[in-house]
Amino acid sequence: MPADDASAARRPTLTEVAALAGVSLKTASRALNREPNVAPSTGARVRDAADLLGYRLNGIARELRRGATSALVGLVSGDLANPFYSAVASGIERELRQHGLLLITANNDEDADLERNLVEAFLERRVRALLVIPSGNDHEYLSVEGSRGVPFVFLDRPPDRLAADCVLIDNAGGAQSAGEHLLAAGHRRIAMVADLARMAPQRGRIDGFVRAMRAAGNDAWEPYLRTEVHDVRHAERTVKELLSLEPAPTAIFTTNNRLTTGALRAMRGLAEPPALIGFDDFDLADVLGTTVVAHDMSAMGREAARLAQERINGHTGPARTIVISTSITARGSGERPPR
Amino acid sequence: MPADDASAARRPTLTEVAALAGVSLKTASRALNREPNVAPSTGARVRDAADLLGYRLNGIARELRRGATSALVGLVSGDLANPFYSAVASGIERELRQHGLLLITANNDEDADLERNLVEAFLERRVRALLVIPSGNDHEYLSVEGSRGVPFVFLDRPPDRLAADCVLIDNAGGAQSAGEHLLAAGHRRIAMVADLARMAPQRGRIDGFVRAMRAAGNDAWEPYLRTEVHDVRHAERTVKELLSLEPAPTAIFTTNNRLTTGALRAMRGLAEPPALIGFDDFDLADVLGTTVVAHDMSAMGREAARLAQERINGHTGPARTIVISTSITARGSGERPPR
DNA sequence: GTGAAAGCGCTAACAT
DNA sequence: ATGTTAGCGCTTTCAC
Repeated sequence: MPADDASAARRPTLTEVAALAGVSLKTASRALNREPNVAPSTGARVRDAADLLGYRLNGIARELRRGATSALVGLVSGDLANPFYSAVASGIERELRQHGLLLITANNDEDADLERNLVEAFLERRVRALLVIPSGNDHEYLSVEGSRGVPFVFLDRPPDRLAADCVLIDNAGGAQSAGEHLLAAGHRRIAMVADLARMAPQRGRIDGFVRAMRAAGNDAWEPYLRTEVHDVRHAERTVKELLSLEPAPTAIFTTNNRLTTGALRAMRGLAEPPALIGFDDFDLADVLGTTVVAHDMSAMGREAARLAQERINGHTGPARTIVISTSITARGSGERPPR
Repeated sequence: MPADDASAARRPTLTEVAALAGVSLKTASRALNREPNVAPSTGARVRDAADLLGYRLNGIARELRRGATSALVGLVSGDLANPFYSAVASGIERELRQHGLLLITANNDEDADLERNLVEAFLERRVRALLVIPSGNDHEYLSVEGSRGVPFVFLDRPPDRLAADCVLIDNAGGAQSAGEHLLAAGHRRIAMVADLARMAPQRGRIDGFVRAMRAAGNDAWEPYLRTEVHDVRHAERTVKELLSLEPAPTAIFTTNNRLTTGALRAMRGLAEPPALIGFDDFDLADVLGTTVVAHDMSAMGREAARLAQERINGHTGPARTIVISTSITARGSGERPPR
């Protein structure tokens, strides 16, 4: 660190800049903000003084004066190490940055209480909008906020007991397509490995899949339904167990990226692997030849940011829901016939 | 949105809470902050009033009064959609949250000017510390800040013309191991596909690899060196081109996760693929059987956050450098013999 | 145990 | 074109 002791203590304020430039506080403010009605020579003198002192605007003071609302947008989500969340976050950040807004992120660790604390912390910081990929189930505590002008947008899961904008994936539709895709390839004994059924997206995916089976008059899937599978290891074990059944399922549908990873691990090295379709696309799925229910995660973030943006700009009106469509990306694993 | 028009406009302030509770401003402040010297009954009355009004502390005002420094730590990095950056960000956030700090993230789009703008924006917001995974090469503009008490930590790439804490990967060591690993399997014609050579981590990886080759007296790699390969598509093309040479290389070393992805795409479906080692571990590398130079990205974030934390707590002293070690994770692709 | 006054650094409103 | 005054919402003296 350079030893610049003299200035180490405190940052210079606008008052000091003004004093050095020999002008009033307000003139200094005008000059640095490039407002009109400042003589060019005065402006230059002020800016020189600012540079000399190493002055930097105090955004906190500005924001307080301008109405105590920041240029920050909060995102509370699951762990960014999960590519689903990070892809969404990336889409959000990119959109916000276009509008001069910054993104604060916090991980709820899939804990409803922590989620609530983080939301409170963001609100204290006077975020302009709050984006939530919820973990908790009750969001009524947010209802006062919505009415106080902090817009919320929910992603991936609709808010509970609260009307608010949200961006969802067509979970039921995507899962139904997956089911139909496997049926069309001739499968009947189709296993579904799902995460916690209490989570809305999982519910939708389960329902969609079941709908496809019912419509085809197929009930051979029923012994192979597994829910409450929440991590990769558990998914791997579950798929191994499914494949050791007699008769074994000839196809597997996994309802999110973690579970698909587990299934791929379980199936590694199998001479005659079952067919597989996973919900959520992922890196290298093309190399692995894994058929997936794909959807645009980055667009999801972008749309959510856009909704927030519009509310920030004063848009009123009823809560809106945007549904991100899905499509089957066939890469081989979902097209394997029953053996 | 619930139609709660009356309160939609403005948030209640502490003054209003105090008025409703029939106490002075200061007493209200004490009560809500749970400071000593407040009669229990008074405290309860104030808190009731706060609940009734839907009061929420204005963190901006508090921060201004307390010294204009926020509870925010900034991270400027590449796109969070890249698992390397998101893993690091996740490690940082987790560590900061333990200490009541929040993470603001912004993507520099690998553009030095944008990076500088984002850094400025963060500093205006009075972040407590600034973490940078640099894209630009000149960081001298930050030197005034360092001396003004905003700690910086650089990740992955050392700062240029500036002494600051940083957390680096043992790039040269990891790449050298990769080279030795391939040599030990009997390879001589080893291709290296590298990213922009001007970036320090790439330089280190290139140097480490070359050192391994020199030490073994092997120069058969030289025709197969490719640098300035910056994205997946380019990597895929480059590897295809390498494999069509006569004689073709029998092994490939890719110097980051993007390039490894490209190589895997290029090698997809090959009956006799060359050996492959990639720098950076990745999801599903186990399923694909890809040997990698692994390192703990989450630990990298954690260490960086820790360094920042210590500086925030007043630690002074010379700039420190932490080096994250690497290790070869053998999964098959790097152990294939030359054909 | 409680309150009055001052002020953090800036910008808005109103002079001049 | 420039300056003066007030005040954002809170915490910090210092007094009672």
